Amino acid sequence: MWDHEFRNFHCPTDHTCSRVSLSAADPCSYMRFNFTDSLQSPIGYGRSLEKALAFSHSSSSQPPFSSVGTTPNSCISYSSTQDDSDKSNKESQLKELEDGSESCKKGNKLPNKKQEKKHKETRFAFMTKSEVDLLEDGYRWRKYGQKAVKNSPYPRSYYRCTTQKCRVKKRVERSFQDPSMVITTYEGQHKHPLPTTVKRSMLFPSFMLRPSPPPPRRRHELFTQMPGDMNNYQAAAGADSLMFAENFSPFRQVPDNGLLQDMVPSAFLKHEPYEQ
DNA sequence: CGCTTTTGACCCGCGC
DNA sequence: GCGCGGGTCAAAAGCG
Repeated sequence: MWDHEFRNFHCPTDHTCSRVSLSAADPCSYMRFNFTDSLQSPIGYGRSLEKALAFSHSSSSQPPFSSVGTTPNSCISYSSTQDDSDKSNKESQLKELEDGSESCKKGNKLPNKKQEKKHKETRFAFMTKSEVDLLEDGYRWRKYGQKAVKNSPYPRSYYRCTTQKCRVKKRVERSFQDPSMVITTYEGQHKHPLPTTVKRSMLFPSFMLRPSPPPPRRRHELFTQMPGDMNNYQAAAGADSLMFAENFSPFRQVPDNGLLQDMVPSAFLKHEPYEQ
């Protein structure tokens, strides 16, 4: 039901080493994070699994990096269920990831158009406790579709960034397990500045920064967490859950740098999507 | 009038 | 091949 796109790795014995998030959608791409810096600030992007793993191994720690995809230490994570079939799915997916970097090098034989279509953009998903579905993130979105979600009474809405030539998309749906939670999935990265008409006061988490916040017109509680099975999440979370809720916001706060960084997962502020 | 939203149709990938 | 589900298109309607 929930197709999370990243598998996260970290070294369990060395919390200072970097962590990589590998995209399942695009096996050639990954994001790299400082472990201590959470997922708020990717420190690099890449297009090769070997390179990603090389980065993640840069602290040369043992034992080898382990998947932390189902821990709450990430807003970006793997799927909600952890049954055996799912596990084997993940194993085969990991295999695909490994194969993927190879196939990316080789390139496939699809015609360009199909190739384009097949290539998925980097995705970033998170949950937010909110009364409204569409969170103000500073960008302008146009709705282009809505679909009923299987096994959920809540529809999924599809939005596209209205900026010309920007192909960033956004999916918004309400969790049927917890209807107060809104699941937002961004796909792609903005390569343009925020629309200048956007007022800081309109933007979603800005009230969080004020010393004495007036009640926002639209109330969003900044409570992001791993999408997926909440019980699983909480079980895995243990004492870390609070830290996750507080620190693992996908929104980055850079007070002296204006609007955008307040609002948008930093992954989307990267103007050059991948390092070569 | 221009932009956005709605919504049914269509396309595509995947599993059986 | 067929059915299903997810994602997108595009015409019509709505709105300021």
